[in-house]
Amino acid sequence: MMEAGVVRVSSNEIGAQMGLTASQIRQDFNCFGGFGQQGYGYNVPKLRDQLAEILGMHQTNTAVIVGAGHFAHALLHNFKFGNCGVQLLAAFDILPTVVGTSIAGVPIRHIDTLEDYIQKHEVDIVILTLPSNKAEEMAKRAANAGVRGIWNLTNEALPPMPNGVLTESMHLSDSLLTLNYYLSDASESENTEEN
Amino acid sequence: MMEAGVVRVSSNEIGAQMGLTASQIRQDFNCFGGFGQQGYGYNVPKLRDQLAEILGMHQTNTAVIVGAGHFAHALLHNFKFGNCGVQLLAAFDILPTVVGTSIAGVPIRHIDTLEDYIQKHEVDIVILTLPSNKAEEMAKRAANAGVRGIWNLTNEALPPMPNGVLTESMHLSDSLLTLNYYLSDASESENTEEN
DNA sequence: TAGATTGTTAATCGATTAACAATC
DNA sequence: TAGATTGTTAATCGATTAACAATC
Repeated sequence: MMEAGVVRVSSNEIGAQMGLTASQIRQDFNCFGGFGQQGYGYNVPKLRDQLAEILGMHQTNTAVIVGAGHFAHALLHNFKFGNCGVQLLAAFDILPTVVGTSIAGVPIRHIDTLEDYIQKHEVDIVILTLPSNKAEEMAKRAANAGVRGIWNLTNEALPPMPNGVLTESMHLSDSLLTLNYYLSDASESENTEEN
Repeated sequence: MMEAGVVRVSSNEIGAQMGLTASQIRQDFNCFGGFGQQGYGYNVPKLRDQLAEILGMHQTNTAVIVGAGHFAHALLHNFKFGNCGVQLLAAFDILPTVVGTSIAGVPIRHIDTLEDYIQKHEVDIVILTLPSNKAEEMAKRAANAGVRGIWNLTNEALPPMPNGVLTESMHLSDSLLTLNYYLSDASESENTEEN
């Protein structure tokens, strides 16, 4: 909306755009504070700024990526880490042919140096883009080395991590299976809403 | 569990592994039918098979991918479409340098031929891995050409599609921001009761 | 049979929606 | 002031948890 130059919006309009009720918009915002003004609605730039603050888009967490394969390439070339409050420092891999090279300006280091690097640079987040069967092992190594969070992009579920390290997983297969389910006969008796 | 050779499991054990109550496991399964046996629990291979059936892992939906960039490379090289009940037929792009080549055996065609291809091959699903600002346009073109579902992997939200075409979106930025939020101060006061 | 564990109903809890007074 | 729309409380709804009879 900001890009479109919209300055003012009501909970009703936001709800309509998102497929939610106006009540829900107001209730949810008010979990974090009163961002609006009676009789007016919400000021778009101000609202965006406050939400950005809550989501931590302004802070900077440092991150490294483990597994410098195709997925890592895709992220390093296209994903706007800066917009998510994340600064990407380095990538790690085991292949001698890629170690020492760089992707989109990010250097690739050998996986054996992971722990040292995490400690020396106080890395906050480890991003997992490696083969699923190595995900748990690497997550634990990173957690023990002192990261605060793990962004798991493999299709493997991770067990709880030591030291209260947080895990956020994103399973492509879950998402595709969800679509598949709604396209299948199995869901036919359900309603016809889409998200 | 199947890979580990486990044959029998109780709702209690499943719940413990997933961080849910046994009640929830049983309630949820029973939305789709009674898969267990009193006094025994659930037979792992049988349960897996029944869940696979419900999720449509056995059927085959055809799919094409729009945007043959790094993300498409990552998917075509590593993602097990077959395990999700999806058969990937082709990729589409606008760059003359990639049109006519192929990735992991999947041919890349020119985006102008998208509608024709969808109709001729009765494509079920379109996968969007293109720049965000083109996502909506391409989604609509695909929907109008007759696909049944759209798997949106861009960071752009899609409006409701024509013809009741379903949309399943996967936003990497949402996921990373979620992690960021839990790592930030903003979530620190979360569990504290106040006024 | 005795023990275990489901399927299912009832109780509890939390989240969404509706309503409206406050107020810009 | 009059109209609009929030913040917030109360009502409703749905989802989770607890309990237990059925039964393997």
